[in-house]
Amino acid sequence: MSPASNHGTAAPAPPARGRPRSEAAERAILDGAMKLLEDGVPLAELSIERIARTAGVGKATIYRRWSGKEELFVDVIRAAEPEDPELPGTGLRDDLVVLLESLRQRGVASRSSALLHNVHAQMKSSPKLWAAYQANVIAPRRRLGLEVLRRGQLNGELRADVDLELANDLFVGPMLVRAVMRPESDLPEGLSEEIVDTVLAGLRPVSPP
Amino acid sequence: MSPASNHGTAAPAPPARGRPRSEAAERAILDGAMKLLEDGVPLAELSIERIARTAGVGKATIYRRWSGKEELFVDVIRAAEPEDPELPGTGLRDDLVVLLESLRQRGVASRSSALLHNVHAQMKSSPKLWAAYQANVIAPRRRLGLEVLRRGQLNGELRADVDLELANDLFVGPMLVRAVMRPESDLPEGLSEEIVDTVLAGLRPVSPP
Amino acid sequence: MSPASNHGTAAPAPPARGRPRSEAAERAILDGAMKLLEDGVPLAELSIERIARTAGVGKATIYRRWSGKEELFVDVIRAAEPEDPELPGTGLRDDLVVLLESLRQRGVASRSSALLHNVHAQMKSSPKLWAAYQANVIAPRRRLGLEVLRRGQLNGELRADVDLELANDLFVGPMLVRAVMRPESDLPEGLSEEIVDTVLAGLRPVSPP
Amino acid sequence: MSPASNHGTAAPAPPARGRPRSEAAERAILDGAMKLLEDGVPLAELSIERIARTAGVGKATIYRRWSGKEELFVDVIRAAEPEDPELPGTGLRDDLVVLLESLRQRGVASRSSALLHNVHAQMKSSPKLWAAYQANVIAPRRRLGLEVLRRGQLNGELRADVDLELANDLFVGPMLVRAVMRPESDLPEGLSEEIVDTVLAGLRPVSPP
DNA sequence: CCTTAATCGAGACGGTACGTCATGTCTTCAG
DNA sequence: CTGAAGACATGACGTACCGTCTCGATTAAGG
Repeated sequence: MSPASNHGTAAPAPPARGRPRSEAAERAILDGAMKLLEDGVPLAELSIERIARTAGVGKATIYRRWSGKEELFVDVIRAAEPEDPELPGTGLRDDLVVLLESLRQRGVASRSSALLHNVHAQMKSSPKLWAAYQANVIAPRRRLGLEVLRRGQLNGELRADVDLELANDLFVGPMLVRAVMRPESDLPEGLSEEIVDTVLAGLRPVSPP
Repeated sequence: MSPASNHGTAAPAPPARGRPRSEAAERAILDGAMKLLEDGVPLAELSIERIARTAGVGKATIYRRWSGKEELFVDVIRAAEPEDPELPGTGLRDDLVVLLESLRQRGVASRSSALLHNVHAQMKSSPKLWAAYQANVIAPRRRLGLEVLRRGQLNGELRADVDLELANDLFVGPMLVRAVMRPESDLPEGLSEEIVDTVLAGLRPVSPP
Repeated sequence: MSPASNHGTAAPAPPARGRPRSEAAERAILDGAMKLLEDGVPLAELSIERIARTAGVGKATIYRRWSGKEELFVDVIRAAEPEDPELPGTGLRDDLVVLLESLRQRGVASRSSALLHNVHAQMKSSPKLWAAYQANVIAPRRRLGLEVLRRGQLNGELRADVDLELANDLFVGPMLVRAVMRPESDLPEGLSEEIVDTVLAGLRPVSPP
Repeated sequence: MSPASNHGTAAPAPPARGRPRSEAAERAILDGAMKLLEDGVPLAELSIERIARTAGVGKATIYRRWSGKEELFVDVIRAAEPEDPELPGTGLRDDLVVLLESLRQRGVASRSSALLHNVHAQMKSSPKLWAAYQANVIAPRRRLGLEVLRRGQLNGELRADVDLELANDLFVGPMLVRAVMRPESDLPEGLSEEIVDTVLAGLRPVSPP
């Protein structure tokens, strides 16, 4: 993230001289950007100039907080992201289902919410924006998944010889492909359970003839 | 498609007066755009102006053929797609490995990888582009995969109770997720075999008899 | 003058490719700037942005011709400057009177014309603008004066031992001081003749007692 | 003068509560502005922001004392003016030479020269500034010159039929033109004498008897 | 001694203009 | 009629100042 922004990093708070930054302005900026996206403005047309006008704010007030369009969008996205799911902890299968269900919900939401729709659409056009999204949103979820799998392996609920990174992709990949890369596919209820159970069981027939 | 472009539509060839359009210019434009993408230029910075400069061509020469960045991009994709892989037909596992290996190769090659990334990037914001990619690239591969799985199910190499669409995502998803959504992950040799074998076998520990 | 501008310099005319610059746009810019000055807008508030709006022209169209505010103003000023006076050539005194009369007229005009008033006012705030004005307006007049004095010296109408540069300042200085540096002083008809005759005759009493 | 400033107006001193204004800050501001002018910064680039930075002072501290750049500048001028020259009183020629020498010195000194230039620059656009300079600097010198000339006329050192105002301009004009309007010209030693002697003697050739 | 109040440096605030760049359209000359 | 070249109006970019404001910290004089 840019040095102009300390959103998310717990800075040790320097002596704080001069007039403090207005929280109202900050909210106005994020809300304004959000509103424009919800009104269907494509991300490509979301200029800093326009956000400033909408928020009733000077451009410098934006640049003081974010070093560019991309850095701002990271925070807009973060504000729109759902919380990390809470794991039940009642076993590998249950935890995996909850994780995948969270992904599925986001996929469902991004079809109804113009905001998520728009944001996810253009995100990969910018390496910087994509990298920030990776670090701030994707990576934590990924760590959560790996942690669940590690516990499952220790408990004997998962084969000991399998690579955890690969295993994570095996569960998450099918859902992401449907949710993010194939927007025309539906995401029916029960899909999470189906994926988890099928991957755990494997696709080979049970009784070899 | 725009009326300015007759790529793909078999126009009945109007009388054709005056100087004919230069095929050299057309190739220069497509190659120039491709080169920029390969060089890592983010799609957002790929201006018509820049493509024209790179190709040594007037801007009007581009607008005469395509009505905008999107339409041009559809043709760039068409020109850069690799052939469908040939299946060995020696069994479910081998066919799946060949299919995934084809995906992996594409992710490894910088040319296809850049395309893949950028197509995914623009996908949702450009229905036209997405539809073209869908029809020309995704759909044939998908049909191929489903066909392989259907044969495997008939042969008893695949569980009979599994949904083929789901099964396809189970194999393809992990590879695509690595190739497209996590570009920092490597795609080592042997990954295709590993995915296929693990998905077929499942992740549950072998029950100790 | 800026390389972006060839106003006044007789360029050898390169092959001239691409669309030629619009004379209409050029006139609109100069007229727009002139109009704003005449309407009493101070030079300091005469932004390029505002001129472009007034002239109905893009900013780039201005920057294509002039490299900045100052270069543009040089041409605006030139357009408002009176022509070089025509010398009668009937003798030193007559020529000098005509030269000074031209200065006087300009001084009178700059009190009635808001344009000249404004332009001359702020000109010296900018070294570049002032230098350009020196080179394009002042210097030619100065050369004219020196030429007149040189001829007078050859004809025996002027003392042979006097430095021509100094002599020029002796005639021009008093008028410029009144016209430009002391705006509250009046510039009555007959002043030119009075200055020329007095400087020629000297201030010492005729018959020393 | 602005109500924000009480420089020069003998205010009846209100009860004066709170922290008194810092004289150190005031000096720092005036010195900073002076320093920037001496360093050749064009008046147009002399922003309040920059003066505050140079002086190590908050912007508000400046605006508390002066209502704008103009008002500040009036005080800068007052602080930088040299003393009136002392006249020898040994005759018209000597007094005139001393007066002109004082002007020449001012043009040579970078400090006064920078001021002179910039005052002239802003003169017409700022009636307030001009009036202040007029009253504080020009008028006394002018009165001095006229007084010298009046005495010379009474003594018979100057033609009786010449207008004193005109005579004053005849001596002062050439020097001011060189110092203010043609800064590239040098002001060599001996120039004052040369001007005085030449104007007194006139430029007409001595009539060959 | 302890308020009270105006000052200080610092810097954020909503604005306006800067000079550059890309947009898609147009207008020229050359083939 | 097409080629390239490039001018056109438009509008966003990120920076610099504008003049105002709001902070915590000084610095007197008056209670």
